[in-house]
Amino acid sequence: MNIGEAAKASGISRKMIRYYESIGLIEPGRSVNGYRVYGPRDIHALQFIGAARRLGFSLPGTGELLRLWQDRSRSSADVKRLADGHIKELRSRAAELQAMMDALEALAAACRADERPDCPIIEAMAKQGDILQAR
Amino acid sequence: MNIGEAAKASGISRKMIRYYESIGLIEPGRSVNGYRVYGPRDIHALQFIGAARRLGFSLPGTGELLRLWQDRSRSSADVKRLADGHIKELRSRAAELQAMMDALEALAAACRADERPDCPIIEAMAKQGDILQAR
DNA sequence: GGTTGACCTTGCCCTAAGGGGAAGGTGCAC
DNA sequence: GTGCACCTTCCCCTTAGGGCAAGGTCAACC
Repeated sequence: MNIGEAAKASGISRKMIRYYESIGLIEPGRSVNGYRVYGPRDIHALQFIGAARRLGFSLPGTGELLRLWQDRSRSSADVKRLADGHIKELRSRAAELQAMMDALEALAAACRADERPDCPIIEAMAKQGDILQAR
Repeated sequence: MNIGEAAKASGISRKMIRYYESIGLIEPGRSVNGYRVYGPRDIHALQFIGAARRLGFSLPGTGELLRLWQDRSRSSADVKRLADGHIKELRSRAAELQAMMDALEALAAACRADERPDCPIIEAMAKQGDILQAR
């Protein structure tokens, strides 16, 4: 299987397949002409990487998961530690977004949205009031 | 006011102040020796930029807000349109995070987290089951 | 045998929002 | 006159990719 077929089979672009190789996530073989060659295990690994990425894991995190997946002597506790750390990270990012939304929605709700220039949104940003202050 | 003082006064790093200038957000004067010179209006603009960034606006979005802020003939409707668009964007990002968290938390909850290798988290990623499927 | 088209290779530049640091100029106090 | 703090521009690094260009390879068709 060449890289084009591997891309179709795994749903990962050729570019990213080469990139994942360059950072050490996968190690396809090479045929005599220099083309990369992918076997079923490589395709499965690429699909695994795709799943980890869709769950928001970073590439280093994905690499750790991949290593654990391929490690028959892994403990599920290690996997859960990784997952819990990532959940924590996701929660922190969600909280940040929520704080932004709360602030902005409050301001937007107070805006009359007419042809006049007066607007609490832009005034709050100019005045550096309460919620918008640097931490 | 030189860039160092402007950085302290605005809470924006020297590096970012120069960057904001390079993308056209601000336009400080220059003294005879070539040093950038910042007046109170520049400082205020930098603080405004900081507030917009803390609300999660992109730099292009921040630029539009800045332009509206400085435009006395703006309409609050324009400001609200910008804010509403950004709120929508934030909501979409939050929903993505939430989907990841829901999937991962369900898997993590089913993981025994002991010394054995069996783990629903890693198995789900390997099997490409339900939630983890490519869209 | 020659050509065409699809595939492959490496290498480079671009993205957003910065951080870090080098090399060299300037200003001021001692 | 020297040392230090500040300023200037320029370059490289980050994440997770996208895009393009020059050149090699392979199979089919004429």
